[in-house]
Amino acid sequence: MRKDLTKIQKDILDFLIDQIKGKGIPPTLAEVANHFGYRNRATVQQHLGAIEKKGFIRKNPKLSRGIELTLEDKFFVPKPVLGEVAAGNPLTIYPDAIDTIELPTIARMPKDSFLLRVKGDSLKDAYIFNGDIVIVNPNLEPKNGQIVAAILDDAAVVKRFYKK
Amino acid sequence: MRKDLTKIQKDILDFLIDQIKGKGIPPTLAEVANHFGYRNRATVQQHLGAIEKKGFIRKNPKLSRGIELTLEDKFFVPKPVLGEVAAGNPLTIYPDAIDTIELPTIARMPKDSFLLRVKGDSLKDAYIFNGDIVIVNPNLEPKNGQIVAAILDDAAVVKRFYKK
DNA sequence: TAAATTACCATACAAATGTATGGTATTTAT
DNA sequence: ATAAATACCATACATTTGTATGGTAATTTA
Repeated sequence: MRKDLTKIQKDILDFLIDQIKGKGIPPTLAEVANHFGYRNRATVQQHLGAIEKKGFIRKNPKLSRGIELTLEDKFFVPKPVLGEVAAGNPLTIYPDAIDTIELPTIARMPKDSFLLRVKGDSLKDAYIFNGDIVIVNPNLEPKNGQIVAAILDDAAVVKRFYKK
Repeated sequence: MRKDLTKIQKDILDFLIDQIKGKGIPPTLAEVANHFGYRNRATVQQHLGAIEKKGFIRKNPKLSRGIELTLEDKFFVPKPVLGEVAAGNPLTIYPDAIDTIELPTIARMPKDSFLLRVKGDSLKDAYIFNGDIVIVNPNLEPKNGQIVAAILDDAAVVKRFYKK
């Protein structure tokens, strides 16, 4: 039973995520305070305390910028479903999103990954069924036997990957 | 005419890269000093100064952990060439590297990227010629008109990417 | 051989940083 | 209606952090 964040706490967490994912390095209390117009670091200090208490971040004590994200199943982001993908023969990828769903975690949705809806059930032995949403993560080089999506021009297929 | 790093400077730079790329956040002077057993931050301070002078890093002054990497054409890493890729019809990807070349920059060679040697010259209008080495960066979602490598099972092709 | 670079040491200091403590006012639960 | 949580403020303080300065010894370069 997860405690929810208040609006302000959410805004601050968003800023933290923005800095950590975007700029690469977590902000200091002063930087957060400055961004939100607080005249005081202690205000941020307390917000971070609340956010940590609710389990969204972890603070590495005695470490400057020691804020870590704990986004396991706690954070939901809307992500566009880019198209449909066949588990056998190629299918079209649409120019615009055909759908949008709320997906848990930024952690498991790296920056460049995207979503496709599966058509057909030639991968049902791998528990991927017709209509399922697959997260395509181009950041990972496929290993033998892994299931990958190959995007070629405007078509896409999902298959097991085998190097010979 | 690039100045080379000394052994120790190289070790320190490696540590910086390791922390920044791996842990996500640049170390403080104290952390570097501690890692190398220096009893003093000033030692690190001077090494960083030298490394910066030689252009491998940039220091964001008045900012804790304000070390940025400047690995443009300054850093060379050996990378395996994984196979050959046709600019037209699919070609085989070999199980082991067919070659190894020294490639500049970690910056332009993200973690999961790999190399392929181009066969054929159907992309010569894009200045990609027979025998060229292409860096395949799966971290980037292709944009319309960009040249991409599509890896499907054990075959690969290089083409311009068009979403319809 | 003289000068520069390298590789460490030490001390000193201002600013940044995290944290503790206490206060006030408002909103939200019980 | 009372307690708890929220959302800010302020002051204070010990560390951390970056940086400046100066020193020594060994190595490299000119």
